[in-house]
Amino acid sequence: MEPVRRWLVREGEVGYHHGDLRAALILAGIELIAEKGIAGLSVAEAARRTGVSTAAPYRHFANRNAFLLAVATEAGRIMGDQLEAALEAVRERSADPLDQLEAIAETYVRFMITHRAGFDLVFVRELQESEDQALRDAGRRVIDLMLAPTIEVSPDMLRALELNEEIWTSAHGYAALCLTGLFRAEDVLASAPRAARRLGQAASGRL
Amino acid sequence: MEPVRRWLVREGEVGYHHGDLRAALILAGIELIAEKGIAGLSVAEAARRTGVSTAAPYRHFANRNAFLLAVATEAGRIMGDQLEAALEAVRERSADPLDQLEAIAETYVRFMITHRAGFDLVFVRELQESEDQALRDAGRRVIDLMLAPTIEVSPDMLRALELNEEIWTSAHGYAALCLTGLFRAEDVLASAPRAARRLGQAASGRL
DNA sequence: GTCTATACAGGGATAGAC
DNA sequence: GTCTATCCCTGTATAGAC
Repeated sequence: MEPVRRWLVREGEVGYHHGDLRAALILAGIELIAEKGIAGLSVAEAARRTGVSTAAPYRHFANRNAFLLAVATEAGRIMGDQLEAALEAVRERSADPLDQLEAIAETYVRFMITHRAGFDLVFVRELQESEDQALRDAGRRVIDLMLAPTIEVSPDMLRALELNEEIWTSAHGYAALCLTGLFRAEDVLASAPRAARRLGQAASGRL
Repeated sequence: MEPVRRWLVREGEVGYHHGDLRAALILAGIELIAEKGIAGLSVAEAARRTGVSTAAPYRHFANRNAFLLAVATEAGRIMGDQLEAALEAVRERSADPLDQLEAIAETYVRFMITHRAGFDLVFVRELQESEDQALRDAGRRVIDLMLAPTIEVSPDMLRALELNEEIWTSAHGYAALCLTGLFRAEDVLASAPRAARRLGQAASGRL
């Protein structure tokens, strides 16, 4: 299994394809979404950026939806990796679960600003009935990672689930409104963690 | 100034146009967004639904962006009306500002679920430099309506502004993730107001 | 597996007739 | 102001050559 390498396609242009077009296309798809949003994902454009013809992707994906599925799955894995890393880092310097809530919010907002997508990609509407196991697993892992610190904050499981949703939705809202231009990225990266901490405090009874 | 009336276009189809094509197109545009989201707004499709040719709209709007601007402005006005009505209704039965926060969240979430858009339409990215006064006014009014109860909750103006953002973003997040299929509408209509109340309590020092 | 070529659909936008 | 007709672009998807 050789790694994906960049190679020269034409003067000044760079493609990714080196024996694993499928993976290269998925990377291009993630970049595409980061630039134009989920609706802007296009099989043809991903092919162009990878340096192959617009027909080539259809050897690897049955249609646009299958491509979207693969991109969403990869995005979910990346999100999981980043959350895991952030949680690990914060646990090294603090035992306070509220610090973990902050880290989750910050990591999620940063992911969404970087990729112009978040849960809305991992749980895309178009794929809701797809029953794809890899995507389900990636989504599940993200949920579980986020849930752990909220259980520490609130021993009551039902309340912990509520807190978890409060934090997701808050972070998602900050990031989404930042993407529409209502907030600046630097502001949101401070506000969202603060809101997460406050929600955690409210759930723990501490103020 | 005659009101917009529906009229028969073809067997089983209905258009809106009666001397005010502009207004009729805007209504069609709002419906279109409610069905397909902001990216799905199409001048041609709005024309078709209004029962006119695809060229007709261009007598009233210079291009798609100008059309989007008009639709966003109208959506902002409707949102303002609904918030105003909801706040008025809740003030009749309660003096507690936390009840107003709940009402705001519920009204906003209901608006977004109904119209598949909210702040992301009123403050659309594509229109951020448009400097259009009518749109700015509509957006401003919505912000002001939402801000009033938060000032009651927190006398500290800076804290009130923070609370305001916390509530917008929370409600927006719940609604947005509901639209992607992660939550059910009925759940979100309960969770978002609850989160708004908790954020208000945290800001007021009450728990 | 990847190419070229092609069919087909849709939207944005304009020209010129009425 | 609205029509018909048209152009151009972009995307999805397939057929058949290599």
